Amino acid sequence: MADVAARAGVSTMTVSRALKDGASIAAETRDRIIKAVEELGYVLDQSAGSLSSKRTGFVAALIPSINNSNFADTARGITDAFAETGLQLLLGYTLYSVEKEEQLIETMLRRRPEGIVVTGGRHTSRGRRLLEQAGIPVVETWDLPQTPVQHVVGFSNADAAASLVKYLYGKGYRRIAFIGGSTSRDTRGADRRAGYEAAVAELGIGPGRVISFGTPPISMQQGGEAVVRLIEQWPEVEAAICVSDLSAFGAVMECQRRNWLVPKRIAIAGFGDFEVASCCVPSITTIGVHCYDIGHKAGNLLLRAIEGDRTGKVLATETIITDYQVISRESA
Amino acid sequence: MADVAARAGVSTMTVSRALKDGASIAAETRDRIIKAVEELGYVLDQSAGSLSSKRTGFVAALIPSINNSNFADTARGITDAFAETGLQLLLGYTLYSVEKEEQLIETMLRRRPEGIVVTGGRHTSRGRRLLEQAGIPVVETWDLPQTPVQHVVGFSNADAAASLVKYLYGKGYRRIAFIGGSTSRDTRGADRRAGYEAAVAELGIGPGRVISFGTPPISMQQGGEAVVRLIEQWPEVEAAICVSDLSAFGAVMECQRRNWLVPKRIAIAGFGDFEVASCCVPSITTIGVHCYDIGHKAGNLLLRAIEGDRTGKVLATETIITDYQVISRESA
DNA sequence: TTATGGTATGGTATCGATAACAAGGAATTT
DNA sequence: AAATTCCTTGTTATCGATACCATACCATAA
Repeated sequence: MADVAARAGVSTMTVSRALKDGASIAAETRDRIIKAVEELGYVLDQSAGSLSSKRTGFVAALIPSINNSNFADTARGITDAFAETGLQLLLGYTLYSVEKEEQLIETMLRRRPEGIVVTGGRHTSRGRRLLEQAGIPVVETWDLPQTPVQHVVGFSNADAAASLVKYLYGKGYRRIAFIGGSTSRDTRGADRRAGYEAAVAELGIGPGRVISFGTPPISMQQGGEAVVRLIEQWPEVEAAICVSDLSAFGAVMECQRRNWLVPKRIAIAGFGDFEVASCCVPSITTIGVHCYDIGHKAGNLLLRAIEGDRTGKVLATETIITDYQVISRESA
Repeated sequence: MADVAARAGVSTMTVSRALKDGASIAAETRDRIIKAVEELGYVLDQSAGSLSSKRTGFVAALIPSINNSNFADTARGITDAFAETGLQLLLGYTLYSVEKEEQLIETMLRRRPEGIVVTGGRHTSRGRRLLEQAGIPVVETWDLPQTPVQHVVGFSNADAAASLVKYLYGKGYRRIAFIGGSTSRDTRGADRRAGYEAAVAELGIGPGRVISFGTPPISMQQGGEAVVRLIEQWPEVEAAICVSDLSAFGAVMECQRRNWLVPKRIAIAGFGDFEVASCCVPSITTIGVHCYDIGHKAGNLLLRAIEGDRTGKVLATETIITDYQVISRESA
């Protein structure tokens, strides 16, 4: 910056002003500085700037997996909410592990984000403490935690799964199974399973038939293998709810391969309304979650909270409950 | 840090040493400091550290889309290559636009990454200049640029598409079409199309039949719409190559919906070997690209280059050509 | 006993920008 | 004409850590 200043015949302070908008500077001087910047190929050093201004200009978001278009949509929603602000989103991938999440929280906090969005309401105790003590706005998403850290934008995965059970019940299915991963690492997956079990019990169509298979997130392939196991273990089964559309798709395709008609031999439902669910033949009944919306609302909430922190008025803790609905298609 | 130092009865310098490994410090002192750190809930400020040490500890990677599992795999490959180093990956999404890429390059460079990975070999002229002048190692991936900026890890998309045409030709197909996006925004998509056209010309089975539809990246849905247009426009068509597996999947499903047998009525091939291609019925013939490998090799190359920069020996510019192959399945 | 070397720690300068305040000059008001 | 205001620019201190060098201390060797 000193080089640029020398070339333009001004002080570094003036260069600094020329490079940010909203500062008072003569148009002529600014042009001269911009010219010098371009001639020298100078790029602002933001880490130095942040140190001084105490604004790093980014927000951290932790999502389970890069490979899941639901979370990708949420990330897009957050990004879009920041469009006008110059705030950047820094993504981290927890791979559905709270330990990895804890580690990422710390890594992120070291870079001093202005806010943080996490997926889910369960964390390691140290992870939670880090979030609480960070002194920045925190939003938990995709879940309704019992005792939130601060703000929440989400829905009850258990209730959503239960509503799918009730939908199937309404369609006349009684022997309803659940296909999910083999550990409770994926806490939202575990919640969906719990919701399934509660609904089955409530409707008096128990006991539950649960196939636990593969490490979350379970793949299409694993969904296919799981449905085969399911039918081997409980041949009387009439319908299956899969923990996500990806496994549901794998299951539907495997049934097709084996000439098990869907939904006649077995009805299959998914979760998340991925694109594959609407495209595939037969199309897949699922729960539509407003992924983008979750992100967008979380982003806006964070913006208000950050703005509040800056101006001294702390925003009251908010919980925003988002919508979901059963999307009825051919597979169930 | 001063608070921690005071509490532990040492200087900040000693605290700094306690918090990084490899520094000489008495075990007892370190324990005392760690204790103080935990009691105070202190988290290191990395932006200040980077300013001083001139090491930001992260590498930038620009990929077209978060929603494409191919690039996600590449990102995973890069991350894995960094596993032992403490280097972090910062992802940016260009949405298949070189203008957006240019903007991201600048945003990233402001944070002073230690290296940068970009997807593709085409950039705006300013984007290219920024990369050249950044003074850090640069790797271009997923392409073989005519005049690389520095290092390259990729393959020829045109040749890969051509090899798919030849595969179909070998299977007896002569009237072969190409389905892709309607702009050349997706430069790799455009290269694949060029490779298709070259191969069709070379084999004397022209003219090419090209359906251009939708803004890249084209979706499953759009693949389905495109195949309908294709058959309306050229009913004699025998086979179609889609720009990616996602559109190929959409096309296959739409055919199924309309009772156009695949591959009997029309053979369909994709590109990229996404999971959906192997799972779906009929399974989809495609080009298998070693996405993870591209990332892993790019990551390792970058590591060596960064190490070289630090120790003064500049690494000679490398071009690593990765493998691909036609994966023969049911759809073609 | 003295010399030598290694280890642990502290002091100071510095990384590259920006905040806060100061000041000079032109434009406007009284 | 003097006073006031606004606009533009510069000076200095500072953000929070680490590099670099200095130093105290202890252990071992001569």
